[in-house]
Amino acid sequence: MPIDHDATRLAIARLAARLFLANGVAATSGKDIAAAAGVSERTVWRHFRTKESCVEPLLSQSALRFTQHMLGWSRLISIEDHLSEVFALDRQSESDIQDGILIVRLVAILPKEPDLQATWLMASHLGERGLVDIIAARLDRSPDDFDIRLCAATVSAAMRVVDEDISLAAIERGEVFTLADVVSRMARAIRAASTLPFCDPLPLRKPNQSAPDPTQIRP
Amino acid sequence: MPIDHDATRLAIARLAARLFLANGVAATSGKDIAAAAGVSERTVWRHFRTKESCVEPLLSQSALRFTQHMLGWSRLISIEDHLSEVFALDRQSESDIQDGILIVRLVAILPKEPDLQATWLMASHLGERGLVDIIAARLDRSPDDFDIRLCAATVSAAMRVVDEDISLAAIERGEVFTLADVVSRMARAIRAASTLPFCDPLPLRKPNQSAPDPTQIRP
DNA sequence: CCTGATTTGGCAGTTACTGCCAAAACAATG
DNA sequence: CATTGTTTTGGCAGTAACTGCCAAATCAGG
Repeated sequence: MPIDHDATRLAIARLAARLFLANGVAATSGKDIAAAAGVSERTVWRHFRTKESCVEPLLSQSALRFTQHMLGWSRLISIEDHLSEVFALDRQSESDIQDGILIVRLVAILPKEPDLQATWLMASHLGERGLVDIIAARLDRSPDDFDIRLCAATVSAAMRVVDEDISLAAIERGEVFTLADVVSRMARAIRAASTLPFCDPLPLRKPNQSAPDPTQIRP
Repeated sequence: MPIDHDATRLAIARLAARLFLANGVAATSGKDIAAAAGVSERTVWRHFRTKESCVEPLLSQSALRFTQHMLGWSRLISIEDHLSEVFALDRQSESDIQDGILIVRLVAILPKEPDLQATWLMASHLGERGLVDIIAARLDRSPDDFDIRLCAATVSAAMRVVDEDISLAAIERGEVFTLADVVSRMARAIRAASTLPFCDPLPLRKPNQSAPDPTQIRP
């Protein structure tokens, strides 16, 4: 049976990421990762199918934390305000910040490490699945609804591109981004990518109360 | 040196797909694929990094054919008209149709074969890279432009979701789609997902001739 | 401390994949 | 056709990735 004790997985992922960054993916063996994490090789393979996927919990973490935060997204607040509030520096733990740096550095080497690309896309895809539920809840529609899944996919893709763009600019060209920069680019991309109007404040409605539905996809 | 004699790769991909569909991914070995394709196991590993990626040329084929066709997309024609014309049944070769069926069946088993998911996402990502150039060319902008890459990513994600949706409906629930259905859903999704107005006829412009630019992302 | 359930390690075994070299296939040239 | 050079392939040995199995360890609750 697949085990996913999240804490262990994340701990291994952090170590694996450091090894990948230091020595490259090819030069890092499963044995190395196991040794660095202080567990047996056997347990590494119990938690991960391939050595590249060892960093997956780390890569999906930003997306998952994002969806976590979005669950508490009040319907009265726009996405810009919510993002600013949630990503405020004083709300980030030290480990969150360290993880963020690791993620950015990993994303920046994707072009040179095509083996990690698949893991990165899988992580993004995981975030997409989480987004489906959030958007569905915010618009009072079913997560099975095609339009909802479409919107989640486009928004998720947009966030991926922003991540890639910012990471490359920061690592390769040494550009510096303030938190406000990042939030603003995120919000802008999400707005541009969203095929349904879920970014702006929505009226609070009781379940049975019907109102003109603004959530039809534009024809 | 990596070899990518496309014809061989595609031939292997077709055989691998049939084996995956018939026996499942886990029960199909590299040796099986090699035997079915009539080549040595060694050459299989020369063309593909993993056994799952053996089907990648097949999966990316629809996207790549799409981009091929889009290169000839006249600026005077809307996307609906172009898609209808390009996907007309009488323009598809027999092998195109067979490949299409294989692809649909593969996509339909993605939920049961998570190992193929990464390959599917990589194929979609390849299509995204192709779309960047097409959209850039159509809007007279650089492929490096962030807005262009964003648009390509959202459109590509939309096409992926449509593919997944149609494939599952067709295989699991036996729904039947006419070509017009598929084209209409594609065009609709692309329009909804596009963050830049590249779907409608654009004025033909000489390179140096400037005109009010409709391609700024909405703020 | 005992007991049952879950997690881990060790190790043998299988499968996926690589390096290396020689054979085969093909292309251009005399 | 013989030639040379180039590219693609196969065979095989070797390594690294990964699985199955069982026993040891860890842990939770009584």
